[in-house]
Amino acid sequence: MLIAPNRIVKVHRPFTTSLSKPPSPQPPPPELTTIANLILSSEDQKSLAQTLHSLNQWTPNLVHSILKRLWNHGPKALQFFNALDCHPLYSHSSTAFDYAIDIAARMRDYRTIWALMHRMRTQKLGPTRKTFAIILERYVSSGKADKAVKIFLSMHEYGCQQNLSSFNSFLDVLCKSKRAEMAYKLLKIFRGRFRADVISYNVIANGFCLRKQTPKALEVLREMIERGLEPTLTTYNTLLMGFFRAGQLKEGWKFFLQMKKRKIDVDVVSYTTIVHGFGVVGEVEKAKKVFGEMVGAGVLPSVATYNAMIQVLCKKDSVANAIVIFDEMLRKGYIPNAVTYNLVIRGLCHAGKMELAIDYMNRMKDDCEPTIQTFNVIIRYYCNDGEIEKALELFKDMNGESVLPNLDTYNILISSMSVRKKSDDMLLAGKLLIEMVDRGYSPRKFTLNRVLNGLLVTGNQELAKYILRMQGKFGRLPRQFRL
DNA sequence: TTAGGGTTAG
Repeated sequence: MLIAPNRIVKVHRPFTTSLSKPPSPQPPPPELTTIANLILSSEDQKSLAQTLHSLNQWTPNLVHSILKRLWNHGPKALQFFNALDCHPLYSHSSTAFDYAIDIAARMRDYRTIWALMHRMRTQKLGPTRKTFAIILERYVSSGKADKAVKIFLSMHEYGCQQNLSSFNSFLDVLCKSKRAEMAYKLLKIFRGRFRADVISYNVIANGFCLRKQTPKALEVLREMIERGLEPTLTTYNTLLMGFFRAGQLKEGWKFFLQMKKRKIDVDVVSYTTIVHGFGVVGEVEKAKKVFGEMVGAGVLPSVATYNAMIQVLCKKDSVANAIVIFDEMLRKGYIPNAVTYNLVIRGLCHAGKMELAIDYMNRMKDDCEPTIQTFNVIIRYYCNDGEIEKALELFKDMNGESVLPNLDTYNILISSMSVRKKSDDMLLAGKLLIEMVDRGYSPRKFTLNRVLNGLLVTGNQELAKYILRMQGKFGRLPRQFRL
């Protein structure tokens, strides 16, 4: 049986008072979906440009929303951007350029990135520090950290002067991509030039904590003190997280007690860190105890604290108890966010309660838009349960939603379509593969291999050949399929 | 978009 949205019974939440609930998020303006679908269905650049030019109500905000909506369809997003670039009345904002550059960078289309940067410059819109933050992040996350350093150091040649914040945000990008050592070296070289501050050091300490290198993080802490910089609450919370992350629960707890003893005003972030830290390693009772004690200590939990507790219960206790906490937060007037719903939905899927998970996805729409993770979780569990039809139905429904499928969505579906080695399944897997390439995603070698093999085994030589001919779109093919 | 807490399977 297929899931039809109108068959789903909506569960009403208990005890929600209208007093505590702000108005529901505004649904997107109808023209946004209409225009986005118009763009998605347009055949060629020329007719798209004509259609868009005939509309005159372009505002920067509408353009930003459409670029966001087309986020997971990079080629269409860029087509749209280019078609509007020669509009007689509208001209792109600096932010629209940043979006376009981010989209091109995500597709690793380096030529387009630099062409857009050049156009920004001729139109005197930048590139700005934000533009550089975007491309530096993309270079680092695609493994080109050395190139990123060169770009950072040459920013001024593009008319954009580096400052302390751009330096700090670059260090942060390196640290978040597990390049703490490299960031620390850069800090040592350039701390004089940029006047490194407490944020610079906090970023590096966090980088080592992410790599579970608490001794290095403590070394950074010592160094900042030696240099006359006063650690902040963020510094301590960073180290606290570092201990728990590295599995040093005793040290973490001792550190927390030290913080209190030294009259540091521990805050909701400190408590959330501990609740999560104890919980995810299975110390559910300790997590609950801290969660219960914080109010008495004068610190109110936030939505993030509830999320930590809900995650812990889903993972190490039961989804039923997680829902008790979920209901408690509603009763107290908190508005769950997408993270909250995704946690509960994942927990329900994991417990095999798929229908209830769908109910929660529908309830979610009162508070926030479902995210790509919402769809991917449900699609994944449907696939795992062998309910491929239901997964495909939800995948189809995504066309009318706020978010388009991403690389994960395609990987999940294609790999489960390839399990049975049935001809119809393989044809669909092949079509999905072509669609994902059209949308700017490069399939992994493994996925490509699997689909091509499956097509050949099931006698679908024609589609296999077609896919082989697309190779230019996503680079080198595995050896056995090379033409 | 200058730092700290909450989503992700294998």
